[in-house]
Amino acid sequence: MVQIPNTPAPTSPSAPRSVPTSADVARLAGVSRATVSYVLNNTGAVRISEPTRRRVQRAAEELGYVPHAAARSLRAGHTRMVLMPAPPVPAGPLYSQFVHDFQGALSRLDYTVVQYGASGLHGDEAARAWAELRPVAVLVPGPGLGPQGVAVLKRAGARAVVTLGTEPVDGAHALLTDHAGVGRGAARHLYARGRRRIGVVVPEEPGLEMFSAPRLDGAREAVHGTGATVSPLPLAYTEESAAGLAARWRDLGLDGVFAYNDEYAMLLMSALQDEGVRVPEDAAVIGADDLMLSRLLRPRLSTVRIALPSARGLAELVDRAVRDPGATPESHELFEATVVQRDST
Amino acid sequence: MVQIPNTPAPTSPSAPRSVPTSADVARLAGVSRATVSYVLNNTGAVRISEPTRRRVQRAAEELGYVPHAAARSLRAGHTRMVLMPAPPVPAGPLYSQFVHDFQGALSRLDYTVVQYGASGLHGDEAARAWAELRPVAVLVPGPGLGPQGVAVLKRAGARAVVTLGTEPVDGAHALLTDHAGVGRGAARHLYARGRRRIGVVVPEEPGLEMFSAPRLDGAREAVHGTGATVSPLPLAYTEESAAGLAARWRDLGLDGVFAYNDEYAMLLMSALQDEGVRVPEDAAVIGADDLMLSRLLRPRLSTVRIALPSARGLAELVDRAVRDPGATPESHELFEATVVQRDST
DNA sequence: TTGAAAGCGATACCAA
DNA sequence: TTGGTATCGCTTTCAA
Repeated sequence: MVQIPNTPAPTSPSAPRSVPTSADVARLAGVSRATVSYVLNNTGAVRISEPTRRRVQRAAEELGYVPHAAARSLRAGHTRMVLMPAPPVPAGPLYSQFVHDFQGALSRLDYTVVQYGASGLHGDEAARAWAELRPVAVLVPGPGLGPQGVAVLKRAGARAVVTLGTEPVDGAHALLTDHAGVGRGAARHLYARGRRRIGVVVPEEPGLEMFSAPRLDGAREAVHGTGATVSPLPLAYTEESAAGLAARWRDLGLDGVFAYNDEYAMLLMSALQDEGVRVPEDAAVIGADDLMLSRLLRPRLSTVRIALPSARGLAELVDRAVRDPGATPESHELFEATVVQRDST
Repeated sequence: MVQIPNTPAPTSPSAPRSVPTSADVARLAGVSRATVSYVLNNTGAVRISEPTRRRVQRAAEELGYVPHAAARSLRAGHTRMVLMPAPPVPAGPLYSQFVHDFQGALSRLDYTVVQYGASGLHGDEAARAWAELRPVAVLVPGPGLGPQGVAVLKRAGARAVVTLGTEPVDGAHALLTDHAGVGRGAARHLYARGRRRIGVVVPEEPGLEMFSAPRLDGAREAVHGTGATVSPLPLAYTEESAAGLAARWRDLGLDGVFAYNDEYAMLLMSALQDEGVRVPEDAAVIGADDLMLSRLLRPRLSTVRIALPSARGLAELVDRAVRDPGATPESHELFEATVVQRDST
């Protein structure tokens, strides 16, 4: 039977022609697909004559040939993709910065970072969805990945699984975000400043519990056994909610507050001032994250600075884990939380 | 010659066994790969007996089988991936929110959004890198994609290319971010409030020119021919830089300033107040983005609110473009910029 | 220096 | 109802 080449019928110029493959390039250049591959990948072990090389390159150029990543990685049996599932809440400034730097650092190590946005999947189902992409490494923010999920990813060829959260997960490397330490530092500081009835703002926005709960716990822990009290203060990120809280302030009888982070602190401090509550005399306020705004507020906002290690170091950690997948999972403290005292406490 | 099945040598339990394939599942279940595919994809046209079905599912479960996305999409000839190149600067709050919502909306339409972080690539080289993934749609923030790049993506099978920027690109749908309109609105407002010598903050941070330049141009345009002046004010996002600018303030002889956005406005306003410059009497200040902080500052900060259309609508736009790739590219205003007057102007 | 061909993993057509 | 097999695009070994 005569093979009829799979040439698509000529189409109108506007209609998308079928995507050119290396076979098309080979045909146009009058060489084999192998030669095309050699030329375009600059294969060292094989020498291609200069004229042939040029013919291939011209043909590829002319067709607008772009290799097919899926085909390539299927053949290669591995990828250089580092997968980061997108977090369930819009990224804050600290996280945005972290992802940006981390991406840059991994790019320099020749990895491709991909943030994968699949809402609506949970637990192991999510892990399976990530595993389908066969990433060489996975960096998972927050909880939601259990030992099961880690196993799924590893079976699917992930050579490094790194979690970003308050506690390690079996089988995975861990970057530990010590939110409890943030709360502890804040409460300790308030205590040291003579405050004994401490409020802790707990955002009502869904998805933030993963941060706010350990911060609250840390604060509780810090004053445990001292006689000082810690009361959770639910607060939505709206002026109304803050005004409501400020209106109840004197009844609450609190003399210090850890406001979850600098943004909630700004919100609360503003409402307190409108209510005539003096900061820090009547209420000491401390935030967290050490954003620029904490330095700009009046009174200047005390805060808990969260110092992240260099993105480069973290990228190298991932790289090491990829190169030596057998190694025992490491745990690293990602945060260094230090209190920065300004005028609000 | 007898084919020896490619069974890997038994390895120690800790060493990662090779990734199970559908062939492995078939072998364990004692059926063909075709049957495995039918069962796991719930193929409607083919009926599989209940016992077989269960055997296959048990086998898949036992092996921890996860299909290989690359192989699948290679075979299928298309993907449901919407690619968003990560922006060159860390995302701000507005953009983070936008991406988050957009991702959710597209997920509900059964697309997978992927933010692709490849720093260091430029122009058409970047477009080629994106094209390798054969996304069904690409949403490119900022400039840097020319008609060439659009063509590359389309030839690689992208059925929709959408740019997010100040002006449309040939061949692509455009979501127009009218930063000039933001600057225009701000300057017009200052003019209407009687200000005639207007400063416009231009951040010194690299990567922000794509926003700051059109905002400045818009401001210039707004007062063109009125006799009022517009002066660019370079400012880094540091207290020192702001203090320096504030120290020179009286010499500059300005009576109003559009501070690029709310965050720079806060920085500048704080420095001006430290310097004894009264806002708004001596200098009217207006920001942009209408962040929460603009309502919390004292004096309350006037700002230019940037209203984005619903993420759902945008997702549907992408979906439509995918379904009808032949359609003429549409241009949509992404912004609706409105001045919100508060106490700082 | 170049080409032929096997094979990566999954799917869908055609037969049985 | 199930199995054999061609195919997607690419890389690489082996032969020529």
